Amino acid sequence: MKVVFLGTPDFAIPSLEALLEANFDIVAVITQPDKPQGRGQKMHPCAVKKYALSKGLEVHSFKRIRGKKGVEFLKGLDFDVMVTAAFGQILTQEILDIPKYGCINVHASLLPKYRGPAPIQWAIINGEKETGVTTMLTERGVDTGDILMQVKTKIDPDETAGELFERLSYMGGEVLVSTLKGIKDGAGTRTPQNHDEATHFPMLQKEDGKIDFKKTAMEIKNLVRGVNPWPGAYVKLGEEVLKVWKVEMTDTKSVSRPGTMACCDAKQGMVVNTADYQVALKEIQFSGKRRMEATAALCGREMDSSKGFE
RNA sequence: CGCGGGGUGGAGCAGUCCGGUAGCUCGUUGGGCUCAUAACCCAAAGGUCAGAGGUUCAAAUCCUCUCCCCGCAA
Repeated sequence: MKVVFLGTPDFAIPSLEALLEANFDIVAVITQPDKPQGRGQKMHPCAVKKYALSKGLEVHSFKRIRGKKGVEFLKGLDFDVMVTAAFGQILTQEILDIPKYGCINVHASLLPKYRGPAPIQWAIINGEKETGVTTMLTERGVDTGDILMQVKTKIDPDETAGELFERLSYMGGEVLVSTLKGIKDGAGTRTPQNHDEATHFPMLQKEDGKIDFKKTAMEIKNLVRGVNPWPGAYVKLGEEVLKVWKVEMTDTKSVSRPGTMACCDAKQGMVVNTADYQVALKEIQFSGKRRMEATAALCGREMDSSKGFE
């Protein structure tokens, strides 16, 4: 089967890798264009582009694949099926009609739940116990197409978005290969989504990482897990931004206003009052510093524990 | 040339502006106190001050270059 692969970030790499290992014929890989990023603002190719080039694949980037250039390029290719995994651009019907078997999308949630660009993070933020990977037939709506295959997995109570991200990316590769094999053999099934049960969540913004201590300890813990590693949870201490990488719930009831510190020293670390139980900030990061245990961070720092977080 | 912070015993920091005995909190080890302790008291060990060159009687500190880490921004 001749495949055109569209994907951009890390998440898509295991899918591409799985296709290669299963001996699918990758006719072309399409990614988002290079962008200036990182310290120094140098131009960097996206993760998929780097990987694909290292495998000697043909890579093309289009600012708008649905533009004239992109469409003509696709029409000029000889291929059977198009695969997208976290590509980052929306396809038009004109494009979807090009491949014989249509376009297959790998999505990291149990559709119709968690449609949108950040399903993994939001599932954790919302405290879901399980999630999964879905392959679907792409149609014009975002994440609304018929479901081809779906695999579930449990979310560990301490798992971060980054960790789950990695697990699901590999699951995605496996499911994708199975799905394509099913299509090839004519054995695949397709099930329309129940749109009444659909939920949709937006892209994460920087501000989504701000901890609101007026929430419960559990909600705060889920947020910290869900935005790790990006955009990262943070609190404000006066003007200073303090990133928070790991928190633990305690079984001590909050005794004071949410956001105030119950203690803050090198022995006990940093414990903060919330709406219900106190949470311990275990791993934190001051601006310009690296992330470290809260107890270590407090060794060399005089902190006024009467000051609270916003 | 995007903006900025940083590298000092095992950990986290002060000291650098204004050169002159290596300092603080925590940890570690030994001892003491205690019914007992992760608590308290006493003591000890542990540092090529990121690296190279330069200035100087003398450099963690001043000058030059290199390496590494991180925040913002994306």
